[in-house]
Amino acid sequence: MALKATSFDIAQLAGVSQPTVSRALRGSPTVSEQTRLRIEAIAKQLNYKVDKNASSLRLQHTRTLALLFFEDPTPDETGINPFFLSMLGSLTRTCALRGYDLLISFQQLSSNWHVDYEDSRKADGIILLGYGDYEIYREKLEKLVEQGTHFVRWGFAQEGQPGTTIGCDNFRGGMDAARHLMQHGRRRIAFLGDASSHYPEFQDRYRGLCEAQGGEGIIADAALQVDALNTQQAGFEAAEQLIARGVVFDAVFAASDTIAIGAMTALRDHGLSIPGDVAIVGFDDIPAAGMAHPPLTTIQQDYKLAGEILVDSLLKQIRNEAADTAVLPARLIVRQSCGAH
Amino acid sequence: MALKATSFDIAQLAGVSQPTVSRALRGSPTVSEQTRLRIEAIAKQLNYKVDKNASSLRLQHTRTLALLFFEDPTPDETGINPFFLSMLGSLTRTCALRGYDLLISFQQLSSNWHVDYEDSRKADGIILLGYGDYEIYREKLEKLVEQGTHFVRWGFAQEGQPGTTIGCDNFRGGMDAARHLMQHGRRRIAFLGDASSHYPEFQDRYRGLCEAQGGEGIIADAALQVDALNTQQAGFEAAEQLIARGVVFDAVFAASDTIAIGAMTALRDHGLSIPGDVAIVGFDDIPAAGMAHPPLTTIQQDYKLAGEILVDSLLKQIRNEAADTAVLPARLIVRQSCGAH
DNA sequence: GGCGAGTTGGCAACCGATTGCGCATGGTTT
DNA sequence: AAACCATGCGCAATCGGTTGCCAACTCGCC
Repeated sequence: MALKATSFDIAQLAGVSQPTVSRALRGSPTVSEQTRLRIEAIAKQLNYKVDKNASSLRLQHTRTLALLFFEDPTPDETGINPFFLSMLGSLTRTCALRGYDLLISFQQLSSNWHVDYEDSRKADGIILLGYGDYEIYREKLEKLVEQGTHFVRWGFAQEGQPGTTIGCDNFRGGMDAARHLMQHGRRRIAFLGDASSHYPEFQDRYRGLCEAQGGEGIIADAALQVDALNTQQAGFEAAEQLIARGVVFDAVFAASDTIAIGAMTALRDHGLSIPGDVAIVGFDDIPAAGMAHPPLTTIQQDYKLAGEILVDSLLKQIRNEAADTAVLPARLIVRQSCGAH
Repeated sequence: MALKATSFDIAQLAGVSQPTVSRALRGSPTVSEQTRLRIEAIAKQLNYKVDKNASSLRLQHTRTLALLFFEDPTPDETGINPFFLSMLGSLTRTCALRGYDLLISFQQLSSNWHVDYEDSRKADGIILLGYGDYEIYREKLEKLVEQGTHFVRWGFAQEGQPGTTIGCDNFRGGMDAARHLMQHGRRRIAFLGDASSHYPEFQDRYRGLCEAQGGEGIIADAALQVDALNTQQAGFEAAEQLIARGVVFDAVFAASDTIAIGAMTALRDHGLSIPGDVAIVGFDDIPAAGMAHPPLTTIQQDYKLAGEILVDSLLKQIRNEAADTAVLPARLIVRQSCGAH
């Protein structure tokens, strides 16, 4: 392998000094067009690329962002939450558009990721993605702001929270789902998903459901709520548990599409028709939702927009502009599992 | 924000020279344990992290790997191939275990990714992941080896191919699928998936199917093969097209689980029962396969092993050891969609 | 022909960590 | 007491690109 070309090599060939090469390549107006063209030609011929390490060292920024992905409940690799994966696509695309690279890391909540990226100057900022008990990492978040690290978080927004957070309106989404089901005559709506503080997003969705039911004079029945982590398997088991309880229900609002799809399997296994016997609404609008059997009515989170806002918000912070916590709207997507058609 | 601490700050506080700090922190034996301990304590207190840019510049390596992901057929973000996503999880995990970071980039085949990572010294090596017509990027692959770039590719292996490739035994996987279906009495096996050179992996799976059928004296019927890209939508449409052709078939071998799941929806829409009327076998064993309705029998690619081998093979090359092209076994996972139960 | 304004590009410092070389210091050996 | 060695650490160069400052050179105009 030939040694990589440096700006010195180019300088020599072009008969100019090395700094001139640097200036020419970054388009400084103090270099005449003629020499710039000559230098560019030689650079291309030598397959020269600026050494990002040297450049970053001098410039004190790297033009890369770090994405920290963490999911606690499934320590094995059964799979990453499909919604986050969609987000990942949007994130990488937006980064590329803005001229940034993306460094990815999967983490357990327990590890000490909080100091490892911006501090070592591998990234200019950090994007935090993952469900999880807020209290567990509140301390780390606080340390991040204390150190002046630039970061944004995807998740539920909460008063007095350290840093800036972008999230979707889970509460309203939950309300919309419930209202839709009630409009189609369902009165006994079960909720599948962890309603404890472990998944604050799920909790908000559940609160939305309860609120909407309250508006119709229905009091939420605790027997209709079953905890479930965010996997198909958990959805399957939660539905089985719900059936085993022997409670009457004519609809299921699942905290996520993943849970919904798992639950549908269980419901059918028990001879319940969808949406005939049980109407179902999910949350997220993951790609599989539209192809489920029947196609799943769901609350859509706009991951495309979310990815853009996350990146842009982080970039703002890096430029030392203020970046506000924002709540994105959630949108009801009516398909067939809810019985509206 | 406080300025980041440098090794000079530590040196001053510890009353030693800056190089001594560097030596102490990387465990050089020429520093006495006593001073090392003192330096480490101060470093921790100052929240000091080695500047990776400076370090990489000096060391001429970055301890990060770049993952180049490319999928041509779906330029929109309908979603990344789930199998690759599983792989992504395995890849990041393995990288973390080996002490490497992972830089991710999604690319169109058309872009000139081939020079942008190792040359700019942002990564020590490149992992190429993606289906795609081999000929399109053969030229780029050749340029990579010519430049001495370290890289591994996931995909089908082929004679005289530039660089090292890790892939799964698609041909044998196809044979296994076909044999299993035939053992359960199916004679008219349709194939859903592009059999042209655009997806060489799919082509191999199809060849395996034909070979196995030939062993039983069955001649492959071209009317039983329908092209499909690797999406659920494509699988859905391919199945519809197959039905529209009016040919007789009692089984479907889908080139991927994604296609299989889409096809199942279409088959059911037409009143065909699975596996009663039509048995189905997929390929990949993506997470959704086990939760499909009915659970999908499929050929499993061991993404966990694949990720490890890809990373380790790349790391070998980086250490200037020889890394061989390897073919991983594929394994039949029997569930219910094939009618074996 | 001389002077000022405007270009063009070189010099040297710098980003922060790493490492070969060599100098002290203190203790051991004959 | 002289010679010797090991230990512990500092000096200075280096990785490659960036940029403030200043020098040289060009051109036009009086």
